[in-house]
Amino acid sequence: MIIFIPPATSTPVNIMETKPDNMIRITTQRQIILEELAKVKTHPTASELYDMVRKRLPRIGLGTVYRNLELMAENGMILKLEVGGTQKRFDATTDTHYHIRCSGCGRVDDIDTPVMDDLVKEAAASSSYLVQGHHVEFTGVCPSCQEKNKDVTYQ
Amino acid sequence: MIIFIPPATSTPVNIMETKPDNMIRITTQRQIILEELAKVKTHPTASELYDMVRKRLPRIGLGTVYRNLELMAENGMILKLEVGGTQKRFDATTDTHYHIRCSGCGRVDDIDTPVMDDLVKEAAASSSYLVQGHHVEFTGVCPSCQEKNKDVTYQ
DNA sequence: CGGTATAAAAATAATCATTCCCAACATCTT
DNA sequence: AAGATGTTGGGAATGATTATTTTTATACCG
Ligand SMILES: [Mn+2]
Ligand SMILES: [Mn+2]
Ligand SMILES: [Zn+2]
Ligand SMILES: [Zn+2]
Repeated sequence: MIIFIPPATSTPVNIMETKPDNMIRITTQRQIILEELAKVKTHPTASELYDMVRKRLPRIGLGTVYRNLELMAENGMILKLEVGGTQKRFDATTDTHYHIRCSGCGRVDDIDTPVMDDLVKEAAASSSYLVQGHHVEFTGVCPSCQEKNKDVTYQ
Repeated sequence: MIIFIPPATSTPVNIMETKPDNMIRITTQRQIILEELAKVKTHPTASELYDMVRKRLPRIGLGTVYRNLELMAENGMILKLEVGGTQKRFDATTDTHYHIRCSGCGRVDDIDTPVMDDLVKEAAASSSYLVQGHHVEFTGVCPSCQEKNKDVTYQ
């Protein structure tokens, strides 16, 4: 069973070239990558997702995971989080929301403070950029890392 | 001439072990890396900085640049920006401020909207993390990339 | 349906940023 | 001055990501 979904045209789009036929095919691999990503709230990295997906598709390649995460992010199906740390992370929740990253272990969680959409307008007013979006990243110490380091005082 | 500067104790600090003698030595290399970084507002990457520094210190190694940028960031002398894109960027301005990254060329500029310090309190209230800080990153298209792509419509 | 064109996957190689390692050199301590 | 300690340069190693090539799956058309 193959489903097509229309592209959620994000970033730059040349109006003259917008073909009506650029749809993404939902292959087994894409389906399962998406399902596994949607299952968790942990914002996994590509290789974490690879491990999750391999339990259901043992023969999938890491390159396939990378390629499709990239593709799905371009199509607005998922979010590619370019947060601190060495690896990119992915998020099946595409509504704008903010994140916090643990400075101890790198774990990333959602922060449920209200989104400030008018920040973009403010930024646009104060710069010569064409402002497209924004995101807020908090840093802190996750509960588990606090527990591990009771002797350490954070300031 | 060697100058010592005291460490701007940032992140985790064990009060019991805070030695009074952990100072960073300002070697020629460190001095020049810092000077070159302070000269620009472009938030250069390590290798861009390497190229700048090499004009004054032709024999310096790329590893030295990485090592010292890391060290100076740990000591709060500079900022290590973990923004989107493939490379880390550095900033001699250590006061909290926000940035915008061009989705076309990766360039990073300052955004001069007021810093919202109370965001950290809000985040702390709504999560079990010990919240330490925050930063806001806007994305957009820089003037030069707008010029280059007049035919493209951004939305 | 069968045959061909096209898209995607798997396997593997290549690239890029960053870190690690170590021998040589510099600075500090006494 | 001599030993201890810190720093550098150069190069190798690592880790994440991307590119390339071959194979497999799906679509398209008669
Ligand atoms: Mn999220
Ligand atoms: Mn800045
Ligand atoms: Zn943690
Ligand atoms: Zn640009």
